[in-house]
Amino acid sequence: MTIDEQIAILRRGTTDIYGEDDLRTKLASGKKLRVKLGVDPTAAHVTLGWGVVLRKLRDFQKLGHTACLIIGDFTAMIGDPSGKSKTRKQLTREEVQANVDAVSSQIYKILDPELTEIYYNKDWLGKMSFEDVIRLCSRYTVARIMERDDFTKRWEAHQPIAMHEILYPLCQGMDSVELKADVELGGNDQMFNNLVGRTLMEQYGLDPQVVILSPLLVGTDGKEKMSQSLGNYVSVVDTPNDMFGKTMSIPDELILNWFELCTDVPMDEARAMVEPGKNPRDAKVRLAKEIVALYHSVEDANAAEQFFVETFSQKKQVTDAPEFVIDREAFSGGGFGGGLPVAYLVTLVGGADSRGSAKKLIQAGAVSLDGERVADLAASFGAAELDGKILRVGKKLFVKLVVK
RNA sequence: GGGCAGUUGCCCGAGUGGCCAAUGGGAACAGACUGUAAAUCUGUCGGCGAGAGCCUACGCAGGUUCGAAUCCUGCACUGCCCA
Repeated sequence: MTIDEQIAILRRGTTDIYGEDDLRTKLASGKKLRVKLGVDPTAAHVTLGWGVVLRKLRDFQKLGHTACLIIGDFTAMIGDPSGKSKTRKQLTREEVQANVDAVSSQIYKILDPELTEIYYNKDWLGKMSFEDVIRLCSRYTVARIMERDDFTKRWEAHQPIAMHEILYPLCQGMDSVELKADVELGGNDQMFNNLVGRTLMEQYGLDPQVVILSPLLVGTDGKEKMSQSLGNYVSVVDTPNDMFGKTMSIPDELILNWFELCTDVPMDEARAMVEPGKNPRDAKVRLAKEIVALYHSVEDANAAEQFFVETFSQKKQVTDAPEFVIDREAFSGGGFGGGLPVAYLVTLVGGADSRGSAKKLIQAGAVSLDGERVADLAASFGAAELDGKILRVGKKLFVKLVVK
């Protein structure tokens, strides 16, 4: 494969490459490159948004290079100030570990384990002495740190900026120095952090890393960057039906962008699907199938499509759903007098956080049992009335009740 | 170290002794319409309770009062100005 062809692959779904000439040289050298991606274990799911850079990393692996994944267990305790107008809360060691555990298996849905090395940046950052830190700080100036847009804005808005936040980019830069990274990947919001790495590497007499940035994937709400805290995400471990449904709910304007960032469908083909006159829904169906196929299988994708069409387009009664087991004893105990009130049922299956909010859903007509809307707040059901029935809450949540 | 200003529900932001679970906007959730798109319309939007109602809330801790988000005292945090 020629260098140009390789570059073309690596270019898809990126906004900027800093040091493209260096990249050519590195690729031409035939050396196995060390490609760094730093991740903050601040969440428990790998989302499609995160998948964008992971897939880029995978592209490098396909070309024979090594993925160096840095789990920011140290930096997570600081909290990346990127794109934040507020100081982030600092995670405890336990929270970080729980997230790392959850996320590590999901990563290999995308990456090739054989070509992946995992590092924890506490291994080196955690060992630095205060003197080391001071020395590190002396290599960068306040003015350069303050060039950063997030900080400038906060400064001008008289918002607090804590000292430790200023150190964040330096920490990430040290990761690059430590790893001797050839390339660092990141989302667009990581531009500043990653470029600091470039500068710092030069200061330490290393070949500066090439920085490749990807656009941030917009979430299912069509507004904000996909993130778990905003709830506008698709997780790579979502069920096929959820994954399909969530993808179908994105605004039309996002379709092409999602094709580019989340699938391998050639862009010419994708563009043809959204030409004027074509129904954007069809493009979206294809998109949803591609995504499900990527993280589950082609069969799952077809099944999800079928489920979707029958349930939402043809509004057929759902006959199968994940089972939810209710203990028979729940009917005798708990003081419900043999029947379970609807509101209780809704909270039980996770349709609402509290019985109060469950009641609101019931009043709004969002709850149904085997297709029959349950609007009576006082309604309650015995075991026989529930066993084998499909409980639906809102558009998305279906559960098959099983009494045991 | 000194002076000034501020801290209200997911966010912004009203409220300056009772009519305040707290106006308004945004977000969010649900319903109708649709292509689980957009736009639009409607409802909900602290917790518990079938309901009457009860409980917890306006930075934190005390106090005044029949009664406080609103007044007083102390503390914490943030910003601005001065040193």
